Amino acid sequence: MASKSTIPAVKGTREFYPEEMALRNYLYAKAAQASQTFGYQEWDAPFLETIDLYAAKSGEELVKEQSFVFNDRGGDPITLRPELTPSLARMIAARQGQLTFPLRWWSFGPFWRYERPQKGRSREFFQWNIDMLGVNSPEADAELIAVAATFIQSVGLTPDMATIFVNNRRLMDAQFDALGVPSEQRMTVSGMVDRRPKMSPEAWDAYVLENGLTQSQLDGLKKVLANYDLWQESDELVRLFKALDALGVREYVKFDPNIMRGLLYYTGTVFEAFDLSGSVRRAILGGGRYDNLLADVGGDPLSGVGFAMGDVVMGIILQEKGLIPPFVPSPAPVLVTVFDESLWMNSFALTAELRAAGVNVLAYPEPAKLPKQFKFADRMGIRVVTVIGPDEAETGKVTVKNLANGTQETVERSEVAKTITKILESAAQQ
RNA sequence: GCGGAUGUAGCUCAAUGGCAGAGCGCUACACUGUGGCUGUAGUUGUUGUGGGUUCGAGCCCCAUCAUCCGCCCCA
Repeated sequence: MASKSTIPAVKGTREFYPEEMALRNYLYAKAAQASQTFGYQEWDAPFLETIDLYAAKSGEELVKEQSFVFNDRGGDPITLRPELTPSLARMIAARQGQLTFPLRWWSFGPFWRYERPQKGRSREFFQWNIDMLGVNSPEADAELIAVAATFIQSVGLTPDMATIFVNNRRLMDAQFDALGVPSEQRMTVSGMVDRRPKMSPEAWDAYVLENGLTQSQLDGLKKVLANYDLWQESDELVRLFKALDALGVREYVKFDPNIMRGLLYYTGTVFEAFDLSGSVRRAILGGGRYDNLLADVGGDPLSGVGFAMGDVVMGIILQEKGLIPPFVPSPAPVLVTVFDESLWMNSFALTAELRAAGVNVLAYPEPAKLPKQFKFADRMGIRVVTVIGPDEAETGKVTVKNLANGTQETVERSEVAKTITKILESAAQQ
């Protein structure tokens, strides 16, 4: 067996055969489109960073347990980037005085996390990151949510398939305060909320009580988490939803007091999008407002809002819903056949003429039986096949066949490009 | 790091401890200048790897590797 002698790919890495590459490029194109219609600039950071960049800011777990770390030839520890935000912070800080704020940046690239691969999660993944920096307002938060909604809509997901759930850290902190939860316990309680959907109600109650909350705090917490009108008590969220209305994406967004996002650095609005109907319960994107982005890299205080979306979960969801555009193997819609050895160069010359006329075209690379060449064309998703046999060569003509409907005609060589273009245009309209 | 499952043809999967199979695919022909559709014929194996038990192992046992599903974690 071939696999016996094959060196396997590194665990958790991704191999993009043309079909998967098409999906990745599709997601990239849709992310670019959503970003750019809102005026965001594309940027990127190194894939390799020193471990120090992450040590200060990120959770311990992320660096110590979930990053690829190795020594370079000089013995210095290097990390394959597990996230983008620290790199963003450094790059902003380095040119804080020169950049034009408010700054809107987006990026799409590979990240690595040393985790156990399972459904919706691999060790190597692509992530779309987008941030607005230098503005601190619910309206700015709304814009980022609108970008996310625009993307979700552009890939064909309707509001009943995918929804963005919103909450606010300050609102929840106020609720926790009212329940008498000390500020140093907030993270613990947030963790409890995050875990709640994975446990039975009874088990969760017991778990909460075991971890330091009183019965009355538990009761109060459950009341808060069940109150979907709570946003009306938050001036920020009232303004946020008003802005979402104006931006035309309100139907994709819902307030949900159960959205916490366990991250240390979110300080205001937080949001997370979920697929409501599929098999993946993982968040498809998530983000929020953060302050002090530059605190650890020595810049002046800077507030921002942003989110990240991974390609793996998104790909699964689109696949399950049949929303992935059909894969066409050949980027060239035209095949020029090679009838026999004597007419080989005649066909090659035709490909050059067609390319000069702006048509993507591939030649069969050697003489072969026509059935074989047509079969190849069919499998590659090719729409038009040309034949130059002895008859055509004699009269200076070319036979052009439309594979979609099986019709063909023989035209003057000077007319070939025009004939093909017409076929391709009529197919594109359907 | 912890728990569970699965590895058999290119793919999807069968096979009481007793001759390793089917469908799809692939190749050829029908159709020597035309793909898809149809028919006929043909083709496909170190049963993940290494050991053990047995007269005999795809099947039972041990180890190992890989994949999948959970837990943990999710920046």
